Amino acid sequence: MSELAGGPPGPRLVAPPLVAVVGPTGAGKSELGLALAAALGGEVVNADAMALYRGMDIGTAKLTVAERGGIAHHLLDVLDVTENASVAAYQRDARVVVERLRAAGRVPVLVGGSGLYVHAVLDELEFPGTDRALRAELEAELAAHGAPALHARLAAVDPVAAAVVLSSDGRRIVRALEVVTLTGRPFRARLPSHSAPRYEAVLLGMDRPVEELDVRVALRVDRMFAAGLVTETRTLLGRGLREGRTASRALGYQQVVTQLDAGGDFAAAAAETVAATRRLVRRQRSWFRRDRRIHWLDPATPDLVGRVLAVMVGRRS
RNA sequence: GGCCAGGUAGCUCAGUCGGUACGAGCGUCCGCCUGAAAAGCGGAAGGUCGGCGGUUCGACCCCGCCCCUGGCCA
Repeated sequence: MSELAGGPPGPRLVAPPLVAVVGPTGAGKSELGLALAAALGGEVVNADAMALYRGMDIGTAKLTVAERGGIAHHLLDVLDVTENASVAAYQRDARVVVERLRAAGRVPVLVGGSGLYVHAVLDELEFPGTDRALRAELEAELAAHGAPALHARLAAVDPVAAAVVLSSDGRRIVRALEVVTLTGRPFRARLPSHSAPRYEAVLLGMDRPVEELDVRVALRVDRMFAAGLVTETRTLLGRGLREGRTASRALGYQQVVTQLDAGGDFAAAAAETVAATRRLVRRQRSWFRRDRRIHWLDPATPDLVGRVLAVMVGRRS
């Protein structure tokens, strides 16, 4: 990595202010992120919603401390299973970490598959506040009268948002009403474009043909169960996994809990985890697909890290 | 070998007193996505209704034969 020193002759590597490694589950993000952090003198910042949880190790395929090879990882294990994750909270925390790293001259390497989380760090997204009581009220109303009824209310107070949010999407309607009532201003129902990254970040996408991803997912889930996912889930149940609105949805854990209640058919739990993960992979791919800033890479490329560094050189800030 | 049930979308199954398949869920593909995002929501593409023959103006639905699947009896 002599280029890192910035020697005069030859292409000069200007380390970008931030690197993000994104893509679907099982494509190989963690490995690339680790290698890049090592090569650039950086540290990894997690951008995966479920990896935020303490104790969710096997099911989230978290790198073990040993596997991290001395590279610092941030925003892993910061939530109890009973706490709810939220983009807004994640954004605050992640920005703090990113700023701190940059101030210390280290390159933050954001690694994760939660598209909205990545977006929230990289771009100018602002999340208006929330209110527990109001939220509960709206949710009760949603349950009682259905999404279309709430949508009609939204149409009255915020026609623009109502035109964008489908009348069947209860979740978004509730949030829109919450924002309007709380702020008195319209709800931004449209995500801002990906055109102006806040940090001039370099976005790298790891992807493979879906058939290949499907095979990897199946293998990975098998390994998770073999590695003790059921035991891990039991431990988390002891810590209140059921009460966690977000954590209880984590793939693998969710299916194990269901089977623990239904009679313990863990082969079925595994099969369902595979199916759910495949769905996730497809959603993740379609989410990242439209971000034109992403440099897509084939994980099978020989000397992947070298190629990536070349991309950065070519970038020439 | 006999009897019974069944063979309709990739899968599991609805459905038609004979008149263009009303299909559904899941899957697949595509899209949306601002405090649950490993969440939530939407759209589209898929079927010569097991095969052959017959009855009929017309059959996926009736008749015959055949093939296949499951169960029961020998």
